[in-house]
Amino acid sequence: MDFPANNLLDWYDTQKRDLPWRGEKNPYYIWLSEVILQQTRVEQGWDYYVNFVQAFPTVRDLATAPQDKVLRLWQGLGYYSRARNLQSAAQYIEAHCGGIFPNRYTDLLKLKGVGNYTAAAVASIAFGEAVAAVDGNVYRVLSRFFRVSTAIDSTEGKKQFQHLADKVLDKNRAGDFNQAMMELGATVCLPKKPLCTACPLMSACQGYLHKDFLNFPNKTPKKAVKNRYFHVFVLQADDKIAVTLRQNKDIWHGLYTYPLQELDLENFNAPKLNTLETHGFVLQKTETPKPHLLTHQKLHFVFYFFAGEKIADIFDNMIWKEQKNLKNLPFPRPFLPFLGE
DNA sequence: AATTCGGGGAC
DNA sequence: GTCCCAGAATT
Repeated sequence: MDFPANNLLDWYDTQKRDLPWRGEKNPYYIWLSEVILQQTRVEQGWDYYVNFVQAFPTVRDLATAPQDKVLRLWQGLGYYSRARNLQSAAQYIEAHCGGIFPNRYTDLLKLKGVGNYTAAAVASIAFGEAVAAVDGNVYRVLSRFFRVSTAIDSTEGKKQFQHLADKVLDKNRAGDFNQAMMELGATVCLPKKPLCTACPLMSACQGYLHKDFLNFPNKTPKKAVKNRYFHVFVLQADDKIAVTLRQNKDIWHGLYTYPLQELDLENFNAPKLNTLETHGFVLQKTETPKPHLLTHQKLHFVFYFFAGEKIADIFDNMIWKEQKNLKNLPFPRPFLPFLGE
């Protein structure tokens, strides 16, 4: 399987969009455009690029500007650490590179906010270095063309697609080739409705020939958020509080929590507490607090408070700890203040 | 390996 | 609502 790089470049030469940074060779301007366009659509970044070039015509202008002026120009674009890293890198170039923009991939990588993609883009477009710039567009084009199923957000996938992109790269026109791949992904090889009949790679695209291009690219499946429901018992005897040690293979493993019982949704909303009530202790039920969000779990709680000297007698397997030693309970912080009551 | 950082457009 | 965008830094 060989990649028709010439078809792609011919298409790019005649069909490429006219963008503010097209044909630009100044590495500073290329870098500026690439950082602005990180996770950002061309239409959204367009005016920001124009404004930045006008406000800071040179690296030194950017390096010496007051930070709030930089951030103000960035306002509304999002990912604001990009703006801070941008100026930090400009100051680094002034202080440690004699004001000369780094001209190799490995040196560009040293700049804050410049990762694999941006270093490759600047090195290839401004200096003609033969390194493939792999962004979201390139993942899509390559995975469809070669029908590569490896997840693009996995460590293996990133390595594999970088190798593949470097292999198909036209080393005589590295900058144009990288831009052509991205241009194709942005205007033809679209995520939902690719315009295959207008694609210069159509006749050799494996995804098109197998009619399964929409199965690519592949991503690691993201786990669904699971709802879990707990009754939480705050048992207080004298100045001691009952806790239990969490077992492994679940949240808070190895940590102490209040005794709690996990229920399904139905029982969570209609609790049965006959056993506890017959012992004559006063039960105080809180309102259901706001759910606590973990990475892939949403935890719902109802808290019950008991107090009484003999309460320790009716519970087994509890560890009683001094109340003052319970500052590090692995519970949602908003609930901890109840401990002091 | 998983998470965070953002605003916006397409569907 | 979901997905994606010319990704990188942090944990």
